[in-house]
Amino acid sequence: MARQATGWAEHALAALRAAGYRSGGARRAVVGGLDRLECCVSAQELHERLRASGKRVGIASVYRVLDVLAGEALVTRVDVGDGVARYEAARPDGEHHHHLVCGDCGKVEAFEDEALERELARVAGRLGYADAHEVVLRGACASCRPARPS
Amino acid sequence: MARQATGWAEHALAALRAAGYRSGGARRAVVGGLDRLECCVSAQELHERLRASGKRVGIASVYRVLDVLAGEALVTRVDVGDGVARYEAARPDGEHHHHLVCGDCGKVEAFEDEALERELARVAGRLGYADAHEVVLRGACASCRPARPS
DNA sequence: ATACGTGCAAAGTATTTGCAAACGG
DNA sequence: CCGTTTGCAAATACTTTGCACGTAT
Repeated sequence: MARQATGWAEHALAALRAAGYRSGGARRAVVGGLDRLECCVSAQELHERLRASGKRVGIASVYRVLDVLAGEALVTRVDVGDGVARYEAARPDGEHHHHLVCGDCGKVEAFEDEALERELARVAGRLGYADAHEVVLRGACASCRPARPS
Repeated sequence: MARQATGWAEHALAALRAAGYRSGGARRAVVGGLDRLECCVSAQELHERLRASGKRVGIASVYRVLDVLAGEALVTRVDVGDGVARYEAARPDGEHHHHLVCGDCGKVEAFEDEALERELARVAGRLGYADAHEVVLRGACASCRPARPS
């Protein structure tokens, strides 16, 4: 429940520096923008938010920074099946969630389930694919559910 | 283990006809192509395969047919995070699998796990998102594993 | 015969890359 | 100062759409 507000940005910038990257304005802006978000955003959405906040960041830099962050495992790439890549901060603490996608309105929500995590860890171990995992559940969100009887 | 070879194509074509669709050459080619595959393919890959088989199918038709099939839930759209949509036949029997993606070479493999399915069903029920689910495990595949110690 | 299906080419998006200028260490 | 980072614009990749023609029913 306790979500630390500002820890990740510092962590990410420090990790980038440790990996030999320099810290320019775009990098700081992207990391800061991600840190402020609860769940995943697309590169374009993030770009719009940054411009709206007054940051003069190029869309290409957003893509490049996200790519670097993904390479360092500082962000998680989330693909919910609509053809756009989304990213979210990979917070160092145990916080780990998956996504619910509404088939009607496309809304993306997050959920956590400890037992599911255990099961995934078991399967990953069994198969030797231990790096990461991603689960997407599809259905109708609370808003769309009543209006979807047929 | 027993994978019926030809059941799905007939089933899919019948379902399309029942839904009021006609049966043109491209549709038959795409359905036949999917039926011959074990796991997911992208629209482009499928198109190449069809051309290689001598079928003169337009890429647009492959996309259109896949869209119709997805709309009728006759294929499953699989998104492994590389930005290309992949599709695979949704076989009517209980056969249901998920995907392993190699972070090095990008290879996609399939796996099944009954206990994981039970867990997913439980979580889906708990959250009310019962339509479908998709799991992607990431790691290094058998070929890339030994060569990835650093 | 008539509307749906198809192929081609053009258009539309999301993402990547080339390059010169700005900037961090 | 030198090499990385950045912004812009052009290029690329995948997917969708417009339109005339073919074809199933």
